[in-house]
Amino acid sequence: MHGKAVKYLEEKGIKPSVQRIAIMEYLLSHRTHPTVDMIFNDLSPSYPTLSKTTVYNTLKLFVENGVALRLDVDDKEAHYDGDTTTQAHFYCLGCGKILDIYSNVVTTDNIPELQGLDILETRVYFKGYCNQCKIEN
Amino acid sequence: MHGKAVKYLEEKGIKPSVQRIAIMEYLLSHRTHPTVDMIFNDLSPSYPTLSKTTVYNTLKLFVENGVALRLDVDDKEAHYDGDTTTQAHFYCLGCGKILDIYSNVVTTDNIPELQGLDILETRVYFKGYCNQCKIEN
DNA sequence: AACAAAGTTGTAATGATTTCATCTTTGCAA
DNA sequence: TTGCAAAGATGAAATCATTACAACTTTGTT
Repeated sequence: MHGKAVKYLEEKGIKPSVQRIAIMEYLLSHRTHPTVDMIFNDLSPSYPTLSKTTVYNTLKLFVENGVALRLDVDDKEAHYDGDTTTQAHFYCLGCGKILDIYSNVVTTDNIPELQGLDILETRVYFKGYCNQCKIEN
Repeated sequence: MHGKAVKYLEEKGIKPSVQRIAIMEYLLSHRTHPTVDMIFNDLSPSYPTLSKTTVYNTLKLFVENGVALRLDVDDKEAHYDGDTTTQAHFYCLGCGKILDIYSNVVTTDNIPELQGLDILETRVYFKGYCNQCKIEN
């Protein structure tokens, strides 16, 4: 059932504890770009001893080891994405929904100001209103 | 001396108070993408009664009225940019320096996932090491 | 000069995130 | 298998950027 998460973690050199498997499995199956609170609240019933600190620790570990992305598109709290290949995201100012943009949007090659710099990460955030919310705004 | 800031604020319908002029002038003359603390600390000597709350209030007003950008590239605190035309920024993971990328990096036209959405803002963040810091890392 | 509206101030509250000391689990050696 | 050390998890407390709010000051108008 959660073999995919275990394998995924082990590939990246992360020891798969019960909690780490649960959180990784959650990220892989929920493509909602959840916050720490969402993850904690959703997993709490199944893992009654889970601590919110563990969720923070685990997500930090995931981000450092490249198995999750931390999105800073919402200025209140961080959102997390289990898909590390996505470069760009859309954030709806109405409902807070985040959409993955799978198209490759930016290449650093053609940008003169970046020449010589050591670019490790490229992140693109689009903000606006989604199809549901744009009618109301 | 600060005629430029006054004119700039008035054009955008912002009443130019002493504090607003000082903060706008600071943003226009310091292209360092300062935080609230930097602005407050630098202006305090000249404006002893200035409150940090006023800096927060004023920057929020500036962002809402389109005379400043709020950059969320540093996950600790927000940085502000008096140049609202810049779409992309580079953040150095070593020294925290932020560079403006003046090139137009992204156009929403060619991206299928964005069709139909109401895009109000596009922000691009590059993270890595600048020329000074990349030697040490 | 008087007054209302707008702007500013400082303190207190909020809330996400981190710190840290303690407890639990895991893996290995005797 | 038992014991022990290292790694991981927990929860309470601290941190710190940001916001809320009520009181004070400035500005513009009659």
